[in-house]
Amino acid sequence: MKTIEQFLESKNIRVTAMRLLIYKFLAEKQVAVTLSDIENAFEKADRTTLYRTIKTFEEKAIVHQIDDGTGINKYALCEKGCNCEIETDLHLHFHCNNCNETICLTEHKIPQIKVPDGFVSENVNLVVKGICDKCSGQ
Amino acid sequence: MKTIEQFLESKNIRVTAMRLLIYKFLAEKQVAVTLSDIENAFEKADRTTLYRTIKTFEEKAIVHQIDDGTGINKYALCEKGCNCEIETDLHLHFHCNNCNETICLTEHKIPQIKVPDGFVSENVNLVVKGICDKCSGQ
DNA sequence: TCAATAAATGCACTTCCATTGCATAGATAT
DNA sequence: ATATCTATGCAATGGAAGTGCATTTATTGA
Repeated sequence: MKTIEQFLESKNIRVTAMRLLIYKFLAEKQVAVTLSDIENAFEKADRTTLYRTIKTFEEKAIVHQIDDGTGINKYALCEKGCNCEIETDLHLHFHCNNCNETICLTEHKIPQIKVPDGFVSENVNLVVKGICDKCSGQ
Repeated sequence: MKTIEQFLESKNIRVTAMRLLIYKFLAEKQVAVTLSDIENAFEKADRTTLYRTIKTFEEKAIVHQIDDGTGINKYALCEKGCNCEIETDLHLHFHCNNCNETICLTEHKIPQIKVPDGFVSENVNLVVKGICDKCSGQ
């Protein structure tokens, strides 16, 4: 069992207090978070630091960015089964129109999409919108 | 063969010079356009007018908004085979990473997506990214 | 036809999020 | 210990979406 420190180092990310905190915050969350979410969780820290930390995590492929159609970027840790460094990793995301939360459905792979002749598919973004399990049970 | 005027009236959209121009602009384009694209095409007109015209077209279901992951809303005329008033109309969009253009693949319907128990799917947004036919032929 | 009414347009402004430049603090290596 | 590189914080910018209000333009009805 790797420590977080070891994990970050293995990804060539320098370990700092801030980065550990942000990593733990993302790990606790079961949903994709916005930069503002992180900002609210760490009011002492500067927005820029949080922004750049996320970008670093993204570059090193331990976080992926999600565009769920709300117009605001969200981020989530890449879990096992999520290979974001591979461009063709294609799990889908679910956005709840009720609670506004977005979750990764890592185990749900996107089916093969056919495109017309001459078009080359490199990547697919698929967001399903509706009501999540928590909200539909209400 | 309906005139544009007749078409707009049939959709309960009042005909104005501006609206005709914007409609024609959209009709000429084979790709989804941003508000800025329209703005550049009609430098005399105010941004707000263009914005509200597009919103009107959207409400009346002759234009649909596309979120292609660039972070900028794009718009395209609803063609035959596009039934945007029906929430479950699910054609997909293709975004070219080279020329940055986004096109509707109206004839390509989105396959049925399975979501976990407890989740209710209301809508699906699917964007394929890659290289378009024009760019791949270069 | 003219007045009353409603809709469309234009201008100014606000808000929100993403992003960058630069100075400083902190860590690493020689 | 000092030079060097990275991370952090502050300030500012830019782009896009959206809103309030005044004015112009079109529509309706007397």
